[in-house]
Amino acid sequence: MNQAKRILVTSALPYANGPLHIGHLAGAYLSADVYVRFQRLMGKDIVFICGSDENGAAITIKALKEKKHPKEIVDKYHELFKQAFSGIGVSFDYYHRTSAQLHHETSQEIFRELYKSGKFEEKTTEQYYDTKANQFLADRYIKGTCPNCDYADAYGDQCENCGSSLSPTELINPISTLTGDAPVLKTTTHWYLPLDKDEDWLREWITQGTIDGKEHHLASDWKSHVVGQCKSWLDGGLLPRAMTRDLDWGVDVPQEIPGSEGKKLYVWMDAPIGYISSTKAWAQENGKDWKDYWQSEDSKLVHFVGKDNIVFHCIIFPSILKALDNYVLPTNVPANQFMNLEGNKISTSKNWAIWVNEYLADLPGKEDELRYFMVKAMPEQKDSEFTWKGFQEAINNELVNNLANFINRVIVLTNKYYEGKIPEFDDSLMICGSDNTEDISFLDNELLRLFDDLNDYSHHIRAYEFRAALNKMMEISSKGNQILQFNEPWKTIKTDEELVKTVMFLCIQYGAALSVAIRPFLPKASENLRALLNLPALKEEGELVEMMDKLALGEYLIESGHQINEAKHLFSRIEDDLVDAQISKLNASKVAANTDSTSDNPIKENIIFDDFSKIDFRTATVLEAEKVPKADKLLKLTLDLGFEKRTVVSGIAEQYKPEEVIGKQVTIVANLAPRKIRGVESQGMILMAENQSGKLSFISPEKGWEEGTVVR
RNA sequence: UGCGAGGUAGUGUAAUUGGCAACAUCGGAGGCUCAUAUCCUCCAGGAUGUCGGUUCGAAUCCGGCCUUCGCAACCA
Repeated sequence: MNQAKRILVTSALPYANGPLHIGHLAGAYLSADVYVRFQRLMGKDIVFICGSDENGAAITIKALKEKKHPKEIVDKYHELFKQAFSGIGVSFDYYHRTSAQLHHETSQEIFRELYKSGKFEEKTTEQYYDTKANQFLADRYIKGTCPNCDYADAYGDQCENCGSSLSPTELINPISTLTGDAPVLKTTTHWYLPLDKDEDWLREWITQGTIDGKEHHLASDWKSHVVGQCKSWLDGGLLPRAMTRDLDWGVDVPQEIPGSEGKKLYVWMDAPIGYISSTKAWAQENGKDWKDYWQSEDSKLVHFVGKDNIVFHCIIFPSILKALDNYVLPTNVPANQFMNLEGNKISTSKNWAIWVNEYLADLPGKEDELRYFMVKAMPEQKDSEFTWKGFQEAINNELVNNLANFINRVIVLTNKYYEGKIPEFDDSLMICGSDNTEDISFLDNELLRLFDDLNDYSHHIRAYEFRAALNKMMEISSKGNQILQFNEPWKTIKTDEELVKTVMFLCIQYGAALSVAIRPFLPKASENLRALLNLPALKEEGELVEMMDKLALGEYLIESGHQINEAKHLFSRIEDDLVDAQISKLNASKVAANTDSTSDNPIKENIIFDDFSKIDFRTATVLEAEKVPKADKLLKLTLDLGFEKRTVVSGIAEQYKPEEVIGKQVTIVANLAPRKIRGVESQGMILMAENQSGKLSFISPEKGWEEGTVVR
C-alpha cells in the first residue's frame, strides 16, 4: 500500500448509559491515542475522531427506570466521558455526540442515498408489541417459557437453561419485561441491508486485502483474532440486517420515505456514521474538507475498537461504506481483547471495575501512571489482567527506578559539574558504550545506536504493537543508566574531566530523545521533562521525525552551552497504603452490588390463595443421579416420593456432581405438567434458592422427614 | 454441539519462513555511591496444557483430548 497522505483514526463511540472504566481505555482509547500522538510527532496529517453514542433502546429504558428524560441521561454521561478523556489525556481532535443536529442530518442523508440507489430490501414481519409501553420489543425484552426445556424465564433470543437459540414468537406465554404485560403481535416494515450479497467481496477484502484484485491493505497486518472472527461470521453465512427499528429515541428515517413514521435508524447504522458526522463537525470548525478523509483514495482509515465490536467495523459498516460507493474502507481494525480486573471480568452491573472518573479523583496527578500500566498490560492479542499490585510494581520498578531515576541522575550531575550548562566536549574521546563494559565506542556511534532504537520503536507503533514500543522506550532509558554506570563519571571526574564532559553530553542527548519518545505514552511526563531540559514544549508537529533526521545526520539534539533547569522528580513511588485502599474499595463495591439484590428481582405481583393452593409441593429423596449427555447444566434425577418414584431433570449440573446429590432430601413441585428435556421426560421441578452470583442451594426440610410429605 | 482466539520459568509477556526457548519482574550473589534503598553485573529458575503423528530437527506443521476467553440484548 502506498504511503497514505492522511490518516483518519476513530475510537469506538462510548455508549452513553454508564460511566467509562479502564477496560474501555485499554480496549479502544489509549491504543488509539498512542498511535495518533506518535503519527503527529512523525509529522503526519492525522485526525482523531470520536463522540458519545446517545441513541437506542437501552437509554430509553434506563431513563424510564430512573424516571428521567433520555436527554438527561445522555447529557450526564456525555459530560462524564469528556472529563474522563481529557483527564487521562486522550487527545481527540473532535469529540462529537450522536444527538447533535449535524449527526441526525448526516445519518439521514446516508440513509436516503442508500434508499434512492436501491441498496435496501424492504421486509414486513410480525413482531411483539407492548401496548402499555407503546413500543415494539427487542428480543431481549421478552421473556417466556422455553418451548424446548420448559424453563420459565427464557429470553426472546435464547434460553439460558437449555442454551437453545430462540425467536420471540416461539416462546410460550411471552411477557414484556418492561411492563409485565403479554405483548401482542403486530406487523412492521423495515429496511434491510442484504449483507448476504456482500459475502464474496468481504471475504476477498478481509483475507487477501484486495478489492476486485486491487491491493487495499496488507492482510498480514491485521490481527489474527480479527481475521479469524470475521471468517467465522462469513463462513456461517451472513443474513440481511435490518437498518431500522421501531424506537422512539434516535435518528428518524427521512420523512419523505413512505412508511417512515415511527422508524428510527438502528445503532449499527447510526453509530458508525457518528464517525463521519464527527469528522464533518471537526472540518467545519477547522476550515477543512471532511471528504478528503472519507472519500479520497490516498486517505487511510483506522478503527480502534474492542473485540466485541469487530463485526460492526469489519463487516457491517464496510458494507454500508461500500454500498455508498465513493467512501474509503478501513485499512485496519486493530481490535483489542478484554482486560480483566483482579481475577474477574470487568462488569458494570456487578460494579466490578475501576471507573476512570474515580481514578482521576482518587489518584490526582497519576494519569501517566495509569496510561503506562494500561499499555503495558494492553490486551493486544489475548485477554489481559489489571491488578493493583502489578500496577504498583510496574510504576515503582520501571517508571520511578529506571526512567525517572536516569533523568534525575543526568540532571543532578549536569548541575553539579557544569552548573546546568551543557559542556563543550571532545568527540574524539572514547567512552564505554551501552552494550558492554569492555566495548569502547565513540559518541557518534552511540548516537547512531540511539537512532536505531528509536527506529525500532517507531516500527512497533506503526504495527500497532504498543507494548513492544513501550518496552523499547524503557530499553532506551536502561541504556542511559548503563552508560552512566559503565563510565562512572562520579569517579572519573577526579581523574579525567574531559572524558566526563563527553559522557554527560551523550546522556543529555538520551534525555532529549526520551522527552520526545515518551510523549505518546506519557504526555504529562514528557512535558515535565521538556521543562527540566529547558526545551520548547512539544506541539506534536513532526518533532520526532526531525529528531531522528538529526541523529541520522550526526547532529546533536541539545547543543553545548544550553542551560537546563534544577532537578525535579518525574515520578514518585506508589506506596502500599494507596493500593491497599483501592483494593478495599473495589472489594467493598462488590459486596454492595451483591446485597442490592431486590432491584434485579422485584417481588412479583400478588396472587390469591387459590393460585397458591394449585401447586402441589412435596418432599422427596434423590435415589439416583446422572448427567444428561450433551447438556452442560442438566442432571437426570430419580426421586423417591414414598408412594412412587419419578424422573426429574434439573439444571444444577454445573454446581452439583451426580454423586453429591444422591440421598439429599429436596422439595419438588409434584403436579407440574411433564415435559421432555433433551429427550428425557421430566415429571416435576426441584426447588432451588439462587443467590446474586448464581449459586444454588436446595430447599430441604430441616428435619429428615419422610418422603412425599405435603408442603404448604 | 459448532466456530474463532489463546494455554510458554512463581508472575507478566517474546520467539520473520520448523534450527541454541528470549525479555521484564520476583528470588540468590556481587559491584557502584551521582541518583527517589535507586543503578550495573552475574546466577538460578522451563519436559513450551496433554497424548500421538510428520521431520535429521517441532513452542512453531497435522490429528485427538483437557482448559480459558469470545460468538450480532447491553458491554472495550
